[in-house]
Order: sequence, then C-alpha cells, then structure tokens
Amino acid sequence: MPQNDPFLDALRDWMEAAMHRSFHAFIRHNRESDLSLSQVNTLFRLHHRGPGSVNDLAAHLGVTKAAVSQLLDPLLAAGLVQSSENPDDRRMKQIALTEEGERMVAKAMNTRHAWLAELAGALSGTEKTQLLPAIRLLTERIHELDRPYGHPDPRERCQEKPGSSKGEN
Amino acid sequence: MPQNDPFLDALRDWMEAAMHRSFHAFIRHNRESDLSLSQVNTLFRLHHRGPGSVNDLAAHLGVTKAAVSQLLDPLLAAGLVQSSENPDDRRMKQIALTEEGERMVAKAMNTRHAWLAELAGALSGTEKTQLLPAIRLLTERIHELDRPYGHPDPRERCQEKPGSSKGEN
DNA sequence: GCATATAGTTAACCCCGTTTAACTATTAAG
DNA sequence: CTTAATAGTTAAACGGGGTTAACTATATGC
Repeated sequence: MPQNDPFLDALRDWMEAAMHRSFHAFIRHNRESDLSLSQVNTLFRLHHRGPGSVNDLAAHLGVTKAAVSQLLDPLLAAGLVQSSENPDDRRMKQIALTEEGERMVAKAMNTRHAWLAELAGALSGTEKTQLLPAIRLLTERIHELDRPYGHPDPRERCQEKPGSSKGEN
Repeated sequence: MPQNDPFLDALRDWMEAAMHRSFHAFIRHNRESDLSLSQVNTLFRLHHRGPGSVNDLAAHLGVTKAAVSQLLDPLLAAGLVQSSENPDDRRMKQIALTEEGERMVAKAMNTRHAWLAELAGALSGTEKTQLLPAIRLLTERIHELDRPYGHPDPRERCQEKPGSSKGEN
C-alpha cells in the first residue's frame, strides 16, 4: 500500500467524487446520442491526440481494425470526421476531426462538466481566487506527464509510429 | 454561453485532462474484468449511495428492472453483492455491497486513479503542501452539492422514495 | 376475502458492436 | 518482376446486454 501520502489520498477523494459525477453525466449523454461508446471514444481520442490511422485508433480502443473501419462509417457520413490518404504511404488513411466533430466533442465535454458550474456557484469569489492558481498548476503538471521533455503540443504527434503511445503496462 | 468565468474555464480544463486519463484506464480495466459496464456502474452506485432496491438501481442505470435482475445474478454468485428482503415491504430486496464487493470497487478506483501517483510524483513537497487545502476544499464542496442541508452521510439515504435522486434534468 | 397495484424473476427474442475471414491495394524485399 | 508484408474494407457469424411479456409474491383498498 504505497498511498500513505495524505496529498495522494486527497487527490483520490477529489477525483473519485468528480469522476462519479462526470461519468454518470457522460453515460447518460452517450445513451441519448446515437453514437456508441467506441465512437465517442474515437472522437475524444482524435481531439486529444490529433489525427491518426485506423490502426492507431484500433490499438487505442483495444479492438480490431475491422471494428474501427465499421464504426468510422457513420462518423464519416455524419461529417464528424474526415479521411485523407497519407501521401507517404498510400495504404494508410489519416482520420481527423472536422469542425463539426470538434463541436460535438465540445458539447460532450460541456455535458460531462455541467456540474462544475454548480460547484463554482458554491464557491465565493475569494475562494475562487485562491483556488485558481492551484487548479492551473495541476492542469499544467498533468499535461507535462504526456510530454516531460518539453514538446509544444501533443496534437503535433500525429505521425508517430505506433507502439510508443501506451503508458500503462 | 455563461462560461466567461476564468475559474470555471480552469476547472473544465483540469477536469477534462483528468477525465481523459481516468476514463481510459477505467475502460481498459472494465474490459479486462468479466463485468459489464452496467454491472460496474451498479457496484459504484452501491458504494456511493449505499444499499438500494432493484427498482432504484434500474432507475439509476436507466434500464428496466428485468435487466438489473439479470445483471445482478453474476454479482450475487460472485459474492460481490448480497440481497436481503426489506422487512417493511417483503416484496422489495435490499441490494448491498459485500466486503468483497467493496474490495472490488476499491481496486477499480485504484486502477482509475493510478495516474494520480504519477502526478503527485511530479509535484514538489512544497507544492503539495500548498495544493492540499485547495483540493480538500473542492472535495468538501462537491459533497455539499449532494446534501446542502447538512446531511451527515449520503449512505444513510438508502430507503428514500425513488424520483428524488436525479439532479441533472 | 377479493381485486388491483407493485417488486422482482424468468425466458424468448432482438439489436448492435465485435470478431473472423476473405478480399483489395500499396509498399518493401529479394 | 515476384513474393511477402501491411493498411484498410467488406460480409457473415457471434455474443452479450437489453427489452418485452408472462409469471410469482407481497401489499393495499374496497
């Protein structure tokens, strides 16, 4: 049990409470949309990591290429993603979010985080002022976990070879 | 667009980054376990809100009683939940987490939040000391959203009538 | 006591996301 | 040029979670 760290405990408590709210909202939102969980996951992946090949997406989702190919069809038809061929290797496709897709992701995020407005409403102006730098520091450090060497933006890393994107076991 | 609040924006950024990590870990963990998403959801619901009837769980999940009854069977067989009849109304059953179920939930949480240890490791002792009260304040206020009238613990509210547990539209 | 309503279970069926397997197209190796 | 390997697509089959509907058991109202 390596969590005798009171800071880590506090972080866990916070995240568990937050996740519980966001997760529930997410599930409901997902149910109401006509997209599968994998499809929404794909949209978010594209948003967070930038364009990628079908293979990349399949590896990330933990499903076969065939599954991705099929779940992509409705997304393409709906104009949420677009597909272009990689000029370096014309077998590959570059799957990318469209403007519409970005809007969809933003909407999903808003739904997930609607309760944050409630939380903010329960805080006084003074408290918010005190909390703001703390939250910004945490956010900054989270992003540094992805690129501890000083990469400018993870969205740039869309062409990297597969196999280097799995942090956990 | 009521989010011209820089505090709310910061909160959203933080939560989105955090959710992205926790969510992905959760999906993978869920895939590896032999439980469905609804089953895991049920376990977490029982953990967060305490025991409840089949009807309660069905309402929370947004599925029929029949579905809950069926998804409960393997959980009962695995000893993750236990079922006892309500003495006030012997038609009802009280579904509750067992010790084993609590352990399972704890394990799922640890998986979800494994990256938090990474984050904590990226912070200096001084930073952690500064952040700790901020995180605790946020956590406290989250919990107050559930019970703004001073309820001691949401786990007590296991016998409430259905229909009052939906905060968001 | 009898009728109606509610809690939960069971079984048959259905939907849909995934896998498997066969196929095309492109690249790389010899 | 030929062969092997890789990216992606397509169609058929599978599997599992969900709904519907019929059923049992308990509670409530008359």
